[in-house]
Amino acid sequence: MADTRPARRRILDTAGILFYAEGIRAVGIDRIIAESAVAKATFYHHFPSKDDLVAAYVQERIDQQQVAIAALPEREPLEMLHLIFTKMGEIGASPSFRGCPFINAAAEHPNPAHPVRLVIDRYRSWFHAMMLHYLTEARHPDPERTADLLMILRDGLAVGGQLDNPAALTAVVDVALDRLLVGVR
Amino acid sequence: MADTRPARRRILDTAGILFYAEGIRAVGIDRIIAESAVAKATFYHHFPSKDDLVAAYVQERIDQQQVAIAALPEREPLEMLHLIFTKMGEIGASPSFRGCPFINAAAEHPNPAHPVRLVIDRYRSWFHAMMLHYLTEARHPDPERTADLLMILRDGLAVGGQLDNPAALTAVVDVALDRLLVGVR
DNA sequence: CCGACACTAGACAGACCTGTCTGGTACTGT
DNA sequence: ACAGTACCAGACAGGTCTGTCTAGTGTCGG
Repeated sequence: MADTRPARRRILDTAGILFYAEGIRAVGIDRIIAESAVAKATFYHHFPSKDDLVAAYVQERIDQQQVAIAALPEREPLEMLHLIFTKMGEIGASPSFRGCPFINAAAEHPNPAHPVRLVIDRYRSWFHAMMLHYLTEARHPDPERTADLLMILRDGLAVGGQLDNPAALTAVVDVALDRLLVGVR
Repeated sequence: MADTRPARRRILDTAGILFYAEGIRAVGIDRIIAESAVAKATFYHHFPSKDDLVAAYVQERIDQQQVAIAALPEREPLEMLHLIFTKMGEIGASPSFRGCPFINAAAEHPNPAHPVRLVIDRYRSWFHAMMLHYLTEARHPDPERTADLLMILRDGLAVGGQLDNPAALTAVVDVALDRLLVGVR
């Protein structure tokens, strides 16, 4: 019955669930320690401060998303964009969805120079570059500005999935993408 | 030199600044009391709990936005949409912009049944209805879905203004709107 | 067999949190 | 003149927060 995952893994798993579901400031270290069945000294051995854990939590979500995207089947560039955004719509419509973890984390960390914000910045640069890559490969006539628009679509889908009727979102993902890619296809 | 604004007004003004700039959980009652130069009993007389203050804060932001939109000059429906979104782009690019207060507040209140979330829901319904209204007036061929898209644009602009280079946003607002309104104009 | 290392259990400090309560002042309308 | 109301000052309670510290256990490579 003993949990055999190493302590650091248990901490990150617990933090991943609690931070996402309840918010970062709302979840105290004591609770993470209790629910991951770890000694306090062990926790502070792996993460010298709560901020370090938060940064690791955000980074892990980034890794997961990058792995998921790398696992998509290889298709034509425009098809890839459709795959990515359709997937996003599905995730946004799933019942466990509580918004984009990066947008939510940023809302709790207003200082743009905070380590957590820097991690988020890197993620956003990566995502934007990916959009630009597919658009350029597809010989889109206006790849830079269109990449900006797809970034807006990404954020809008994430927020809408959290605050509006998520089912309605999946219905408009394709339309949104087609209209923003106007002229191509 | 005495501050002549009534206590409730001072509290709301202080809370408006601090909650928006630093986050809701990050700002304690004691600090709001100190900075608005109010006695603790007075505070709890006007706002029985912090949640009540938070709800009033969000509601006040809504009121301000609705007043600002009502103050726009009257134009053709499509022109109105351009006015609204251009204004949003400008606000998002201003240096004091720290993201959409509603999206940020929602990130700190994950429970959709929380009073603050209900206030936000009302705001979003109002905004969506306004989009639908202008689209219908403009005889857009697909007003419902397009209103959903404009909601996505709204959220995407707000998040982008907070997390990306805000100047870049103003440059794409018009393009975004034109592409999402495809077919009209 | 031993030293290094990851880990456990939990007390403790000091700050900060929300909310209550007491007691007193000043202005306002009647 | 008097009641009501709005306000001020600040102590207090009880909880939670992050982070430190002591002291001991189990395991594993060499």
